[in-house]
Amino acid sequence: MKLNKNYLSEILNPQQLDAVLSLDGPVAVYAGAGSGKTRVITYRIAWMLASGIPLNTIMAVTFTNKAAGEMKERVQSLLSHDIRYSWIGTFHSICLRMLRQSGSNLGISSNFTVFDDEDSLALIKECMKQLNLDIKRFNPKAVQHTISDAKINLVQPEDYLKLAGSSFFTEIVSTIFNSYEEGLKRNQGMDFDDLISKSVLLLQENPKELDRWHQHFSHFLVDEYQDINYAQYMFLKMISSKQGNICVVGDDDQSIYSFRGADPKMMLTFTRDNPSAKMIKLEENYRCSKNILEAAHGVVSKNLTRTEKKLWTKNEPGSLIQLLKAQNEKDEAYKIIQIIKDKAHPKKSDFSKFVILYRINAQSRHFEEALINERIPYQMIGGYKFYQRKEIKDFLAYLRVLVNPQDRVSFHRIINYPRRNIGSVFLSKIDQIADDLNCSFLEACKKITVEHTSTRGKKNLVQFIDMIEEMIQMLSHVTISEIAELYLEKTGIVQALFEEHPEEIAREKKENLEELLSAIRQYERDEEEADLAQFLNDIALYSDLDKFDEATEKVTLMTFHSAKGLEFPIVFMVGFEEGIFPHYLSSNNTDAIEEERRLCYVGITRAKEELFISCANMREIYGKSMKTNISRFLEDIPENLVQHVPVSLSYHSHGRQNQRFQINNYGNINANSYQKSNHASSDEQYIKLSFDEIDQGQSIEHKAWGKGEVIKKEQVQGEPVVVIHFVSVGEKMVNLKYAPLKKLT
DNA sequence: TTAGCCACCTTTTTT
DNA sequence: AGGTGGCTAA
Repeated sequence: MKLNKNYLSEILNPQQLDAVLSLDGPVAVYAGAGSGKTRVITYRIAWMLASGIPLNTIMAVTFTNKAAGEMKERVQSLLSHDIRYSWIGTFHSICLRMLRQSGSNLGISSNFTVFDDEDSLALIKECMKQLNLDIKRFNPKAVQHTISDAKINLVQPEDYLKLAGSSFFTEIVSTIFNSYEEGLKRNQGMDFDDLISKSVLLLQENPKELDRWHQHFSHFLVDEYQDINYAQYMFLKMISSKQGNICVVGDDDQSIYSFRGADPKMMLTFTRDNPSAKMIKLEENYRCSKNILEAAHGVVSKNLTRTEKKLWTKNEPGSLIQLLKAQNEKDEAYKIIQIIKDKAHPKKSDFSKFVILYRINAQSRHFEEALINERIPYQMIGGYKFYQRKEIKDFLAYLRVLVNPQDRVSFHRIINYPRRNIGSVFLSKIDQIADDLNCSFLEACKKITVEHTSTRGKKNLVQFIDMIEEMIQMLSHVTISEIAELYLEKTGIVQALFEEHPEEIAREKKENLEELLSAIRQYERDEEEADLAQFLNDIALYSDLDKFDEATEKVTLMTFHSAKGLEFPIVFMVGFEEGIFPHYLSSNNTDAIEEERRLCYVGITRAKEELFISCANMREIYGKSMKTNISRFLEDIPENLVQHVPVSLSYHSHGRQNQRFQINNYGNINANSYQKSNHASSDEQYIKLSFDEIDQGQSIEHKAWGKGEVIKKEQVQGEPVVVIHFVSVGEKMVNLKYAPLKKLT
């Protein structure tokens, strides 16, 4: 495709055009919601390429892999560049790449392991134990957060106390911080914050490296600039200081990440730092109806700290904002799903136009249940992430130690899983040896098998070591997918799964592991030089949002935070109650309330055509049912824009609640025999039936799947298995040894 | 060494 | 309500 100014001026408005064409010097683009920001960014990159700037010298930074992926895709379709090795990516992935290339200048091995939050917390707990600090008295999560905060502000452990001021808590944090940092070094690990802060350190302490990267990059582009934290700010400042061709795009009204160190005033800071910066405001909204935009403005304009601006649109007023009052959270879910059913096209299943947005992940459950009851397909983003599931992380830990034998956190995770009779006593002996001899955990294991002969787990440990060493050796001459396949079998994880879980759940977990294997195969196909270390680090940065698929015909469920950058024809914002939204932890702090309000603004502006807001009169919070008050944000929406949804059916009048489902985190229906029924009395009637008690054609009821009919019964590997056709989920195999059933007459 | 039980705690958003 | 850690008994 030929890109020229004429063409661009036809498809872009004057401000957008300006933002695309101004390639030299600093530029700040204030891009309101729905103002065509993505378009601008893509065309700007395309224009750079068309102007002869090599792709390799452009750094384009985003916050999510999804945004980066989209950007790459669009650039690729616009101009057929090979974007695979471009520097378009998230802060974390770009820094990861730089550290892998240059980290040796900081004494960082290029095989380091990325520690996600869970790993980092495990290490913090370990440190605290070593320091004899009571985990009950000092919340490890709070410590983690405090340390993260320090890292975000580029504070080194040794300077922490000085800068934070001495207090009881900071003294404690300081010692943990030091030992945590040592732990990371010992493990050759980097947490998320390190990826950024160590990159800054690299540029600050190595003039040669700084020079090298200055030579490398000529143009910079940053998306969602309002969300960057201090470390990221410094990173950009350092790396762009020579060329100065940096364009930042953002919207202070959509700054919703100050809880992880973002500063809503970042956009202003940029213009203050770069007085010569060109300022471009994109204020025409192409996305929302007039009414929706008015409502959004009504909310966000209540904030005191914001740059004054008002979006406008040529779009039609559209329908009014619809307010739905429900009795309780179940009723809320039920009513909303009814509305979706009514609005969905009966023939085409166009469910992808709906999104349900909530403040906290815990709110999703009732919506999932209602959607399952109505057989409506949905995708849920967030909550448990695939790569965070236990079975996945267990196997990943096995893989991680192959690449990085220093990774003690992973070793600790797997050394006694599956069971090898290696308990905490034995384990700390190995740790001790590793510390004393200053060697890797693996070597310490070898030592102990020679020296300590009396321990029961010794034989198992020898096998464990042999397996790992064998795998390490294979690493150099076998493809990683082949290794992974073989390895998974050898570890015995799958076997262990079936021992510790009911069949259905174990099978599901096994499938997850197989999905991981196929992800590895996919990775191998995509990359020229498939490298296990890189794969492991890439997936550490993978987030759940990345799996969001706008093409599938499913209703989407996600938090307000996840929804940023997306748009949907019909949006439901649920749980508009004080305490939920705004969240009660934010409610006594004006800055926090302003952030919640921005979050509300983000939510409203996702909607193109219709917006529903719902609240429940009673809600169960942390175990007990409480009367609620309507969210203050509702009062910020001009009254003439709001219409009440007539109350028709309520959840209770419908008697739908007899079907109970347990939902897994992937939106599938699972067998589950633990789910408590609302009617406790019927609970005891489910019993484990014997093979002889059941005949073909028998009507039965399963706790999770409801009613069904026995199709056939058979012995499978000596197990009593019956095939049942359930009304709700179709045919299922049920092992009578595990599944309690109720005979119906 | 581990399983199992009890008591307690903490409840947001995520790269 | 749910998970987690610590303690006890086998």
